[in-house]
Amino acid sequence: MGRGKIEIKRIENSTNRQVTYSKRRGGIVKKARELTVLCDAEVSLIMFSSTGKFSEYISHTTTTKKIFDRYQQVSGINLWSSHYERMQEHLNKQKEINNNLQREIRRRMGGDLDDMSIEELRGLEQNLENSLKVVRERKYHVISTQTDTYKKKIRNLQEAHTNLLRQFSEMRIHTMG
Amino acid sequence: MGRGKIEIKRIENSTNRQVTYSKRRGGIVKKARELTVLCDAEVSLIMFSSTGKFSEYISHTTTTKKIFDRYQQVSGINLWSSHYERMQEHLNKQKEINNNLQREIRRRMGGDLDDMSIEELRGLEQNLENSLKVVRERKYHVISTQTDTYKKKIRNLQEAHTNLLRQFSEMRIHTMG
DNA sequence: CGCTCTATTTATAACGC
DNA sequence: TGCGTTATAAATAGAGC
Repeated sequence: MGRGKIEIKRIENSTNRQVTYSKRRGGIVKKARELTVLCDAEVSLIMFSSTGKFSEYISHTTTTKKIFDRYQQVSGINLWSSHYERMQEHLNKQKEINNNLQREIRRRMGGDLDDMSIEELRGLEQNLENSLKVVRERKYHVISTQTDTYKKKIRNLQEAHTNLLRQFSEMRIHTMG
Repeated sequence: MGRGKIEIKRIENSTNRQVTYSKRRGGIVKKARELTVLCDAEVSLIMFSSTGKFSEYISHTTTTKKIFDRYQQVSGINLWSSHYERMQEHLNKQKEINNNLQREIRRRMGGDLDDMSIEELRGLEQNLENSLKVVRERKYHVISTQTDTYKKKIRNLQEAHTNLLRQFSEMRIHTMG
Protein backbone atom coordinates (compact mmCIF):
# COMPACT_ATOMS: atom_id res chain seq x y z
CA MET A 1 0.00 0.00 0.00
CA GLY A 2 1.02 3.58 0.44
CA ARG A 3 3.92 5.30 2.08
CA GLY A 4 4.44 3.17 5.14
CA LYS A 5 2.67 0.17 6.56
CA ILE A 6 -0.81 0.97 7.77
CA GLU A 7 -2.37 -0.32 10.92
CA ILE A 8 -5.85 -1.88 10.60
CA LYS A 9 -7.55 0.28 13.20
CA ARG A 10 -10.35 2.81 13.06
CA ILE A 11 -9.19 6.06 11.41
CA GLU A 12 -10.06 8.74 13.95
CA ASN A 13 -9.88 11.72 11.59
CA SER A 14 -13.31 11.62 9.97
CA THR A 15 -12.21 13.28 6.72
CA ASN A 16 -9.42 10.79 6.20
CA ARG A 17 -11.82 8.01 7.14
CA GLN A 18 -14.19 9.07 4.38
CA VAL A 19 -11.37 9.43 1.86
CA THR A 20 -10.04 6.00 2.68
CA TYR A 21 -13.58 4.64 2.53
CA SER A 22 -14.11 6.00 -0.97
CA LYS A 23 -10.82 4.62 -2.24
CA ARG A 24 -11.17 1.21 -0.69
CA ARG A 25 -14.80 0.95 -1.65
CA GLY A 26 -13.70 1.32 -5.27
CA GLY A 27 -11.03 -1.31 -4.70
CA ILE A 28 -13.33 -3.88 -3.12
CA VAL A 29 -15.98 -3.37 -5.79
CA LYS A 30 -13.33 -3.98 -8.41
CA LYS A 31 -12.32 -7.15 -6.60
CA ALA A 32 -15.91 -8.29 -6.48
CA ARG A 33 -16.31 -7.67 -10.20
CA GLU A 34 -13.11 -9.60 -10.94
CA LEU A 35 -14.27 -12.50 -8.78
CA THR A 36 -17.55 -12.54 -10.67
CA VAL A 37 -15.93 -12.59 -14.10
CA LEU A 38 -12.82 -14.67 -13.44
CA CYS A 39 -14.46 -17.34 -11.30
CA ASP A 40 -18.00 -17.27 -12.58
CA ALA A 41 -19.21 -16.47 -9.06
CA GLU A 42 -22.27 -14.63 -7.80
CA VAL A 43 -21.42 -11.81 -5.44
CA SER A 44 -23.52 -9.38 -3.46
CA LEU A 45 -21.65 -6.59 -1.71
CA ILE A 46 -23.54 -4.03 0.36
CA MET A 47 -21.76 -1.24 2.18
CA PHE A 48 -22.79 1.58 4.48
CA SER A 49 -20.16 4.17 5.30
CA SER A 50 -19.87 5.60 8.81
CA THR A 51 -21.90 8.58 7.56
CA GLY A 52 -24.63 6.21 6.35
CA LYS A 53 -23.84 6.43 2.65
CA PHE A 54 -25.04 3.31 0.86
CA SER A 55 -23.34 1.52 -2.02
CA GLU A 56 -23.56 -1.92 -3.49
CA TYR A 57 -22.15 -4.26 -6.05
CA ILE A 58 -24.13 -7.11 -7.49
CA SER A 59 -22.92 -9.61 -10.10
CA HIS A 60 -24.48 -8.94 -13.48
CA THR A 61 -25.50 -12.60 -13.63
CA THR A 62 -27.97 -12.22 -10.76
CA THR A 63 -30.02 -9.81 -8.65
CA THR A 64 -29.91 -8.81 -5.02
CA LYS A 65 -33.31 -10.41 -4.44
CA LYS A 66 -32.08 -13.71 -5.87
CA ILE A 67 -29.00 -13.59 -3.65
CA PHE A 68 -31.17 -12.89 -0.59
CA ASP A 69 -33.50 -15.77 -1.43
CA ARG A 70 -30.55 -18.08 -1.96
CA TYR A 71 -28.90 -16.83 1.21
CA GLN A 72 -31.97 -17.82 3.16
CA GLN A 73 -32.14 -21.25 1.59
CA VAL A 74 -28.48 -21.95 2.26
CA SER A 75 -28.11 -20.37 5.67
CA GLY A 76 -31.44 -21.75 6.85
CA ILE A 77 -32.08 -18.44 8.54
CA ASN A 78 -35.66 -17.28 8.25
CA LEU A 79 -35.44 -13.55 7.93
CA TRP A 80 -39.08 -12.78 7.38
CA SER A 81 -41.02 -15.98 6.88
CA SER A 82 -42.34 -15.86 10.43
CA HIS A 83 -44.14 -12.65 9.57
CA TYR A 84 -45.25 -14.15 6.32
CA GLU A 85 -46.66 -17.30 7.86
CA ARG A 86 -48.48 -15.46 10.59
CA MET A 87 -50.05 -13.28 7.96
CA GLN A 88 -51.08 -16.28 5.88
CA GLU A 89 -52.74 -17.78 8.94
CA HIS A 90 -54.55 -14.56 9.64
CA LEU A 91 -55.74 -14.39 6.07
CA ASN A 92 -57.04 -17.94 6.13
CA LYS A 93 -58.93 -17.27 9.34
CA GLN A 94 -60.52 -14.20 7.85
CA LYS A 95 -61.54 -16.16 4.77
CA GLU A 96 -63.15 -18.84 6.88
CA ILE A 97 -65.05 -16.29 8.95
CA ASN A 98 -66.10 -14.74 5.69
CA ASN A 99 -67.46 -17.99 4.32
CA ASN A 100 -69.45 -18.60 7.47
CA LEU A 101 -70.89 -15.11 7.38
CA GLN A 102 -71.85 -15.49 3.76
CA ARG A 103 -73.58 -18.80 4.49
CA GLU A 104 -75.50 -17.23 7.32
CA ILE A 105 -76.66 -14.45 5.02
CA ARG A 106 -77.65 -16.95 2.33
CA ARG A 107 -79.73 -18.80 4.91
CA ARG A 108 -81.28 -15.59 6.15
CA MET A 109 -82.23 -14.95 2.51
CA GLY A 110 -83.84 -18.36 2.11
CA GLY A 111 -80.99 -20.25 0.44
CA ASP A 112 -78.67 -23.07 1.47
CA LEU A 113 -81.35 -24.59 3.73
CA ASP A 114 -80.99 -28.19 2.55
CA ASP A 115 -78.91 -29.53 5.39
CA MET A 116 -80.74 -27.77 8.19
CA SER A 117 -82.81 -29.75 10.68
CA ILE A 118 -86.37 -28.91 11.66
CA GLU A 119 -85.16 -27.43 14.90
CA GLU A 120 -82.66 -25.19 13.14
CA LEU A 121 -85.29 -24.16 10.61
CA ARG A 122 -87.71 -23.36 13.43
CA GLY A 123 -85.01 -21.25 15.11
CA LEU A 124 -84.29 -19.39 11.90
CA GLU A 125 -87.98 -18.83 11.28
CA GLN A 126 -88.51 -17.38 14.72
CA ASN A 127 -85.41 -15.22 14.34
CA LEU A 128 -86.64 -13.89 11.02
CA GLU A 129 -90.05 -13.18 12.52
CA ASN A 130 -88.48 -11.18 15.34
CA SER A 131 -86.23 -9.31 12.93
CA LEU A 132 -89.18 -8.55 10.69
CA LYS A 133 -91.06 -7.20 13.67
CA VAL A 134 -88.16 -4.95 14.67
CA VAL A 135 -87.64 -3.72 11.11
CA ARG A 136 -91.35 -2.96 10.77
CA GLU A 137 -91.36 -1.06 14.06
CA ARG A 138 -88.36 0.89 12.95
CA LYS A 139 -90.02 1.62 9.63
CA TYR A 140 -93.20 2.86 11.32
CA HIS A 141 -91.14 4.94 13.71
CA VAL A 142 -89.23 6.55 10.84
CA ILE A 143 -92.44 7.12 8.92
CA SER A 144 -94.24 8.67 11.88
CA THR A 145 -91.22 10.84 12.74
CA GLN A 146 -91.08 12.02 9.19
CA THR A 147 -94.82 12.64 9.17
CA ASP A 148 -94.56 14.67 12.36
CA THR A 149 -91.74 16.68 10.81
CA TYR A 150 -93.84 17.36 7.73
CA LYS A 151 -96.84 18.30 9.89
CA LYS A 152 -94.70 20.69 11.88
CA LYS A 153 -93.32 22.22 8.69
CA ILE A 154 -96.78 22.65 7.29
CA ARG A 155 -98.00 24.22 10.51
CA ASN A 156 -95.07 26.62 10.50
CA LEU A 157 -95.68 27.53 6.88
CA GLN A 158 -99.36 28.10 7.53
CA GLU A 159 -98.55 30.31 10.48
CA ALA A 160 -96.09 32.30 8.42
CA HIS A 161 -98.63 32.60 5.67
CA THR A 162 -101.31 33.82 8.08
CA ASN A 163 -98.87 36.35 9.53
CA LEU A 164 -97.97 37.62 6.08
CA LEU A 165 -101.64 37.96 5.18
CA ARG A 166 -102.31 39.92 8.34
CA GLN A 167 -99.33 42.19 7.80
CA PHE A 168 -100.38 42.71 4.23
CA SER A 169 -103.95 43.70 5.11
CA GLU A 170 -102.68 45.99 7.91
CA MET A 171 -100.35 47.63 5.42
CA ARG A 172 -103.28 48.25 3.02
CA ILE A 173 -105.31 49.83 5.78
CA HIS A 174 -102.45 52.17 6.68
CA THR A 175 -101.61 53.24 3.14
CA MET A 176 -105.14 53.34 1.76
CA GLY A 177 -106.77 54.61 4.84
CA MET B 1 -0.38 -9.72 -8.95
CA GLY B 2 1.39 -12.85 -9.88
CA ARG B 3 3.80 -13.77 -12.64
CA GLY B 4 2.50 -11.76 -15.56
CA LYS B 5 -0.45 -9.50 -16.06
CA ILE B 6 -3.75 -11.36 -15.86
CA GLU B 7 -6.72 -10.81 -18.10
CA ILE B 8 -10.09 -10.37 -16.34
CA LYS B 9 -11.95 -13.06 -18.21
CA ARG B 10 -13.63 -16.30 -17.17
CA ILE B 11 -11.05 -18.99 -16.26
CA GLU B 12 -12.04 -21.95 -18.42
CA ASN B 13 -10.11 -24.62 -16.48
CA SER B 14 -12.52 -25.40 -13.66
CA THR B 15 -9.84 -26.51 -11.18
CA ASN B 16 -7.88 -23.30 -11.63
CA ARG B 17 -11.14 -21.38 -11.43
CA GLN B 18 -11.88 -22.89 -8.03
CA VAL B 19 -8.31 -22.29 -6.80
CA THR B 20 -8.48 -18.67 -7.88
CA TYR B 21 -11.93 -18.37 -6.28
CA SER B 22 -10.64 -19.61 -2.93
CA LYS B 23 -7.68 -17.28 -2.93
CA ARG B 24 -9.54 -14.21 -4.09
CA ARG B 25 -12.41 -14.93 -1.76
CA GLY B 26 -9.95 -14.74 1.11
CA GLY B 27 -8.58 -11.52 -0.29
CA ILE B 28 -11.92 -9.80 -0.69
CA VAL B 29 -13.07 -10.88 2.77
CA LYS B 30 -9.88 -9.40 4.17
CA LYS B 31 -10.60 -6.15 2.31
CA ALA B 32 -14.14 -6.12 3.66
CA ARG B 33 -12.88 -6.61 7.20
CA GLU B 34 -10.32 -3.81 6.74
CA LEU B 35 -13.02 -1.50 5.39
CA THR B 36 -15.16 -2.29 8.42
CA VAL B 37 -12.44 -1.57 10.94
CA LEU B 38 -10.56 1.27 9.26
CA CYS B 39 -13.58 3.22 8.07
CA ASP B 40 -16.18 2.20 10.62
CA ALA B 41 -18.36 0.90 7.81
CA GLU B 42 -21.01 -1.81 7.74
CA VAL B 43 -20.37 -4.39 5.07
CA SER B 44 -22.31 -7.43 3.92
CA LEU B 45 -20.55 -9.66 1.43
CA ILE B 46 -22.29 -12.76 0.11
CA MET B 47 -20.62 -15.05 -2.41
CA PHE B 48 -21.62 -18.17 -4.31
CA SER B 49 -18.87 -19.97 -6.24
CA SER B 50 -19.58 -21.45 -9.66
CA THR B 51 -20.03 -24.80 -7.89
CA GLY B 52 -22.63 -23.23 -5.60
CA LYS B 53 -20.47 -22.98 -2.49
CA PHE B 54 -21.72 -20.24 -0.20
CA SER B 55 -19.61 -17.89 1.90
CA GLU B 56 -20.22 -14.56 3.54
CA TYR B 57 -18.65 -11.79 5.48
CA ILE B 58 -20.64 -9.53 7.74
CA SER B 59 -19.26 -6.65 9.79
CA HIS B 60 -19.13 -7.53 13.47
CA THR B 61 -21.01 -4.32 14.22
CA THR B 62 -24.20 -5.54 12.53
CA THR B 63 -26.17 -8.55 11.24
CA THR B 64 -27.20 -9.70 7.82
CA LYS B 65 -30.86 -9.13 8.66
CA LYS B 66 -30.14 -5.55 9.71
CA ILE B 67 -28.26 -4.96 6.46
CA PHE B 68 -31.15 -6.42 4.49
CA ASP B 69 -33.65 -4.19 6.27
CA ARG B 70 -31.49 -1.16 5.79
CA TYR B 71 -30.85 -2.06 2.17
CA GLN B 72 -34.57 -2.04 1.54
CA GLN B 73 -35.12 1.25 3.28
CA VAL B 74 -32.32 2.96 1.39
CA SER B 75 -32.65 1.40 -2.04
CA GLY B 76 -36.43 1.56 -2.02
CA ILE B 77 -36.35 -1.79 -3.76
CA ASN B 78 -38.99 -4.19 -2.53
CA LEU B 79 -37.26 -7.49 -1.97
CA TRP B 80 -40.11 -9.37 -0.39
CA SER B 81 -42.63 -6.70 0.31
CA SER B 82 -44.16 -7.13 -3.11
CA HIS B 83 -45.47 -10.43 -1.78
CA TYR B 84 -46.01 -8.92 1.61
CA GLU B 85 -47.90 -5.86 0.45
CA ARG B 86 -50.16 -7.82 -1.82
CA MET B 87 -50.98 -10.02 1.12
CA GLN B 88 -51.62 -7.06 3.38
CA GLU B 89 -53.96 -5.62 0.75
CA HIS B 90 -55.71 -8.93 0.46
CA LEU B 91 -56.10 -9.11 4.22
CA ASN B 92 -57.50 -5.59 4.43
CA LYS B 93 -59.99 -6.34 1.67
CA GLN B 94 -61.12 -9.48 3.46
CA LYS B 95 -61.55 -7.53 6.67
CA GLU B 96 -63.63 -4.90 4.92
CA ILE B 97 -65.82 -7.54 3.26
CA ASN B 98 -66.14 -9.09 6.67
CA ASN B 99 -67.32 -5.88 8.27
CA ASN B 100 -69.90 -5.35 5.55
CA LEU B 101 -71.16 -8.90 5.91
CA GLN B 102 -71.46 -8.50 9.66
CA ARG B 103 -73.36 -5.26 9.25
CA GLU B 104 -75.74 -6.91 6.82
CA ILE B 105 -76.34 -9.72 9.29
CA ARG B 106 -76.89 -7.25 12.12
CA ARG B 107 -79.47 -5.47 9.98
CA ARG B 108 -81.13 -8.73 9.03
CA MET B 109 -81.35 -9.38 12.77
CA GLY B 110 -82.99 -6.04 13.45
CA GLY B 111 -79.95 -4.05 14.56
CA ASP B 112 -77.94 -1.15 13.14
CA LEU B 113 -81.05 0.25 11.42
CA ASP B 114 -80.60 3.88 12.53
CA ASP B 115 -79.12 5.26 9.32
CA MET B 116 -81.41 3.43 6.91
CA SER B 117 -83.96 5.34 4.85
CA ILE B 118 -87.62 4.37 4.57
CA GLU B 119 -86.99 2.92 1.13
CA GLU B 120 -84.13 0.77 2.42
CA LEU B 121 -86.20 -0.32 5.38
CA ARG B 122 -89.07 -1.22 3.07
CA GLY B 123 -86.68 -3.26 0.89
CA LEU B 124 -85.30 -5.07 3.92
CA GLU B 125 -88.80 -5.73 5.23
CA GLN B 126 -89.88 -7.22 1.92
CA ASN B 127 -86.70 -9.27 1.72
CA LEU B 128 -87.26 -10.62 5.21
CA GLU B 129 -90.86 -11.45 4.37
CA ASN B 130 -89.76 -13.39 1.31
CA SER B 131 -87.04 -15.20 3.25
CA LEU B 132 -89.47 -16.05 5.99
CA LYS B 133 -91.85 -17.47 3.40
CA VAL B 134 -89.10 -19.62 1.87
CA VAL B 135 -87.92 -20.82 5.28
CA ARG B 136 -91.49 -21.72 6.28
CA GLU B 137 -92.04 -23.60 3.04
CA ARG B 138 -88.82 -25.45 3.57
CA LYS B 139 -89.82 -26.27 7.14
CA TYR B 140 -93.22 -27.57 6.05
CA HIS B 141 -91.57 -29.57 3.31
CA VAL B 142 -89.14 -31.16 5.74
CA ILE B 143 -91.95 -31.85 8.21
CA SER B 144 -94.23 -33.39 5.58
CA THR B 145 -91.38 -35.47 4.15
CA GLN B 146 -90.56 -36.72 7.61
CA THR B 147 -94.26 -37.42 8.30
CA ASP B 148 -94.54 -39.38 5.06
CA THR B 149 -91.48 -41.38 5.99
CA TYR B 150 -92.99 -42.19 9.40
CA LYS B 151 -96.31 -43.14 7.79
CA LYS B 152 -94.55 -45.46 5.38
CA LYS B 153 -92.61 -47.03 8.22
CA ILE B 154 -95.77 -47.60 10.22
CA ARG B 155 -97.56 -49.09 7.20
CA ASN B 156 -94.63 -51.44 6.65
CA LEU B 157 -94.57 -52.45 10.29
CA GLN B 158 -98.33 -53.09 10.30
CA GLU B 159 -98.03 -55.20 7.16
CA ALA B 160 -95.23 -57.20 8.71
CA HIS B 161 -97.26 -57.62 11.90
CA THR B 162 -100.33 -58.82 9.95
CA ASN B 163 -98.16 -61.28 8.04
CA LEU B 164 -96.67 -62.63 11.24
CA LEU B 165 -100.11 -63.05 12.78
CA ARG B 166 -101.35 -64.92 9.72
CA GLN B 167 -98.27 -67.17 9.67
CA PHE B 168 -98.65 -67.82 13.37
CA SER B 169 -102.30 -68.84 13.14
CA GLU B 170 -101.52 -71.05 10.12
CA MET B 171 -98.73 -72.71 12.09
CA ARG B 172 -101.13 -73.42 14.95
CA ILE B 173 -103.62 -74.99 12.59
CA HIS B 174 -100.94 -77.29 11.14
CA THR B 175 -99.41 -78.37 14.45
CA MET B 176 -102.60 -78.61 16.46
CA GLY B 177 -104.76 -79.98 13.66
C1' DC C 1 -14.92 16.44 -2.29
C1' DG C 2 -12.34 14.23 -6.49
C1' DC C 3 -8.37 13.72 -9.24
C1' DT C 4 -3.36 12.80 -9.98
C1' DC C 5 1.16 11.22 -8.63
C1' DT C 6 4.38 8.13 -6.43
C1' DA C 7 6.51 5.06 -2.86
C1' DT C 8 5.38 1.33 -0.68
C1' DT C 9 2.60 -2.40 0.85
C1' DT C 10 -0.49 -6.00 -0.44
C1' DA C 11 -2.59 -9.39 -3.30
C1' DT C 12 -2.03 -13.05 -5.96
C1' DA C 13 -0.70 -16.23 -10.31
C1' DA C 14 2.16 -19.78 -11.06
C1' DC C 15 4.49 -23.32 -9.22
C1' DG C 16 5.66 -27.09 -5.97
C1' DC C 17 4.31 -30.24 -2.29
C1' DT D 1 -8.16 -29.33 -1.96
C1' DG D 2 -4.84 -26.41 1.14
C1' DC D 3 -0.43 -24.34 2.36
C1' DG D 4 4.41 -22.24 1.12
C1' DT D 5 7.33 -19.60 -1.93
C1' DT D 6 8.30 -16.04 -5.13
C1' DA D 7 8.04 -12.79 -8.89
C1' DT D 8 5.24 -9.44 -10.22
C1' DA D 9 0.88 -6.79 -10.75
C1' DA D 10 -2.42 -4.18 -8.19
C1' DA D 11 -3.99 -1.41 -4.46
C1' DT D 12 -3.51 2.35 -1.92
C1' DA D 13 -1.66 6.06 1.88
C1' DG D 14 -0.08 10.34 1.76
C1' DA D 15 0.67 14.37 -0.47
C1' DG D 16 -0.53 18.12 -3.65
C1' DC D 17 -3.81 20.53 -6.54
